[in-house]
Amino acid sequence: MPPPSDRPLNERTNFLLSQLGFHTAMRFTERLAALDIQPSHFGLLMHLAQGEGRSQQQLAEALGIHRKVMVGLLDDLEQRGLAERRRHPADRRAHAIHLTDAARTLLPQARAIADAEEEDLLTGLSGEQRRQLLGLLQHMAENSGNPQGVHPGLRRNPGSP
Amino acid sequence: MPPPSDRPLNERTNFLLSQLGFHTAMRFTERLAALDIQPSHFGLLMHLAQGEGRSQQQLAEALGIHRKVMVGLLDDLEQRGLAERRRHPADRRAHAIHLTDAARTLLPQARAIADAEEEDLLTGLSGEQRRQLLGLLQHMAENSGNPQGVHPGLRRNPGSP
DNA sequence: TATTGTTATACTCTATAACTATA
DNA sequence: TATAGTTATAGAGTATAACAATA
Repeated sequence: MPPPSDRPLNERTNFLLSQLGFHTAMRFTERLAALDIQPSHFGLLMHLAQGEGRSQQQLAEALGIHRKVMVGLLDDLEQRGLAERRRHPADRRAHAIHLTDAARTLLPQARAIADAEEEDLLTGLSGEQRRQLLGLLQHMAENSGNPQGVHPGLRRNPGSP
Repeated sequence: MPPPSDRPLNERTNFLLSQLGFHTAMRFTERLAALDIQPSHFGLLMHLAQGEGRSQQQLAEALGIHRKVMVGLLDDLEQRGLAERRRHPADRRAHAIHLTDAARTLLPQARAIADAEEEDLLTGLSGEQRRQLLGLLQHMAENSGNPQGVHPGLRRNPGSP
């Protein structure tokens, strides 16, 4: 077994990923505040834009969170007039979640903020370097065991029954 | 101004960085638990290994945290027999922080855990790809405004007087 | 009996303020 | 008056447990 390396933190890929990941998430959060939403709301809106009418349970599973957390997220979105809980056509226990027109207006603005954040992060890198980086990160993400688009920071309850 | 892109999350560099950064930090935390320390303790031990005898205030500034947080970190390390608060030779208000022999034994084990975590993250990437990735991340880290080796997750108090 | 959504409670982490002993 | 270290307190966020309505 080789001896452990004594590289400084800024020469460790794992540290740099954690540092940069936290940095960009924090800055994205600050920028999204202008729209009065948070990254978790953005992720949920993005998901709803791909298909409305799903139950809270289905949405919670897609985002990798506990259904109790989904209650709070939807409370927030409903309060801001961005989502609606409608009657589920097939299951009277469940709600069918839909976007509002306000959400369809807001979503492009939120996407533009995400684009701007990414652009700031990639400043100084060539198009070729950006493609390389994206490919390497995608490779690692697939290898990590996290489902596509599921952020472990919104984590599922460990002992979910 | 171009329209905002509607790429999915796993095609956004900023999302992938946040996802992978959180993932590796979480897994590193779990692995370090075998040594009964956390990543913030690891960072502090790494820093102390580069030079002992500094004051808590100096250490707090180097790690980018508030001095009040340093109190808790050093309480933890002292309780585990990994650090000592000695009398500061020049300032009777301050402490001079030193590592113990136990810490010098533990630090290589912690480094080995960091190495193992990095190796798992980079599985499947060639040596050339690893060098490319490291260089790209270092470029972005320098561009981000975060001082070298300072993790924004251990963040300084916003309104520090 | 199991599932959907919800609420109440406790627990942990962080932030604000103030205190002491020195300088 | 300012600084090093510390403590007390309150607030935000998260986990545990239990609940009513429906399948």
